Amino acid sequence: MPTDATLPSRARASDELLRTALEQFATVGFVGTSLQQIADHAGYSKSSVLYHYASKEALLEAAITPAIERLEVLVGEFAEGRRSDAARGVFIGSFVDLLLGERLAVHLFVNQGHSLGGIPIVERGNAAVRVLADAICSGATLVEQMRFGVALAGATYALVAGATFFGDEDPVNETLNAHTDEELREALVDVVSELLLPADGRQTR
Amino acid sequence: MPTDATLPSRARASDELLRTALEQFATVGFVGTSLQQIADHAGYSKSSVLYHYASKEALLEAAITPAIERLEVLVGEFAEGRRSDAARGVFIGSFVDLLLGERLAVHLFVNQGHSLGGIPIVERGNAAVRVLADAICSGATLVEQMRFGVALAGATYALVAGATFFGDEDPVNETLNAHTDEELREALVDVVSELLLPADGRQTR
DNA sequence: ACGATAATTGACCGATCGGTCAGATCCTGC
DNA sequence: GCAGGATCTGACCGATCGGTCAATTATCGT
Repeated sequence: MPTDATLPSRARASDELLRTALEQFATVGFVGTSLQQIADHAGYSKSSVLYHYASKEALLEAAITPAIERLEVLVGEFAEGRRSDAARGVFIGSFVDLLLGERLAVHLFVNQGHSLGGIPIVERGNAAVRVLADAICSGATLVEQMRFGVALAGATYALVAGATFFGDEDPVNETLNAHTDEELREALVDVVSELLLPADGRQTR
Repeated sequence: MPTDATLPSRARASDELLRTALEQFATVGFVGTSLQQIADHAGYSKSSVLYHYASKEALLEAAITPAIERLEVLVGEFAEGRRSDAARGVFIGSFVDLLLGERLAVHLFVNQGHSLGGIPIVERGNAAVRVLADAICSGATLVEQMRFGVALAGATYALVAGATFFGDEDPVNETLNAHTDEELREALVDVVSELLLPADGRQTR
């Protein structure tokens, strides 16, 4: 076994492959990505990919597990903690952080999570979403549910779609990409809070 | 040629196939759906599918063209019309109507539009989205852009995800599916207007 | 009743899919 | 320098993909 952790800078093969795979999965889809494509983009052979990861599914699992686990703890905290305004505020911030920190994985999971049933890690993610939706919906009016759904789904998809429609050299998203993550985070938190927190002079429920 | 329009109730084969295809495309993805699956679900042979539609791509085109064209006229009106509050209100209503009226096609286009480059009708849809984004972004602050993005993407994905995560027999979405389209429309319009229209006492920009 | 056309189908094609396997090559501790 | 595991690769496999084609059956105007 190669002595890990000795050369922190040298890129490990399995990491390159994982990065490439996540990139491809997010852009052209899991079923739309072949092991050959991943291998080509990363500069290896298809056999090498299957040496580092037992299967295409294992590659997907490794790619999105960190993001799913972050989502799980976030949802767990929100579900058990009481729905005080302060707690909501903390949740919103953490949620946006998750979106920004795991963009590709979130993109992949959000857009394809439903069609990837049977894959354990995806099921875990879907279960977490259901728990979140349940916590939101219980004892809320339809408009309240919509407010939550639009806010969270909107924040999620606004980022995802931003990265989706406006490719690297697109002229439109110069404005969007010109902003740092900090600016994006602040704007997102602002808008979501606007919907979900009892803003000055307006009742949230 | 069979005398069309004579028997308005009798389901035509090509229509059944189109319905089945759209359903499959939306649930398991375009690349994830095989012609064989479509044929099986519709009760025909793969050859019959290719008799009615020249190719898998032609099937996709026929499935989402109506929705894309509705989007195009909607975006066109919004882009040229001035951004008065009344015009915004009309746009929001029409937008939500489009979402509700073309759920499956919207689902398909939203979730897979980016990975289906090269297909003309999809490109047209993407172009329309870009025009809309451009109209929204021009001369707006980051927070304003976010408000628009979150509102439209949120409304879109809240519906799509609702249909996505909460399958037919899911216990969670009983609350959601228990509502009629009219109720859903009203709630959606309310929430989106809340974000995009200068509500009483709050300035939109 | 009959010919024409629409509709449907199974057999078949080349390409590509995910995955297996037996070597080649590299690296490292001794 | 050499043994042995880690790494990498090409050849190959069965399955399935989208699509073609010739042949069969259903439908209908006359």
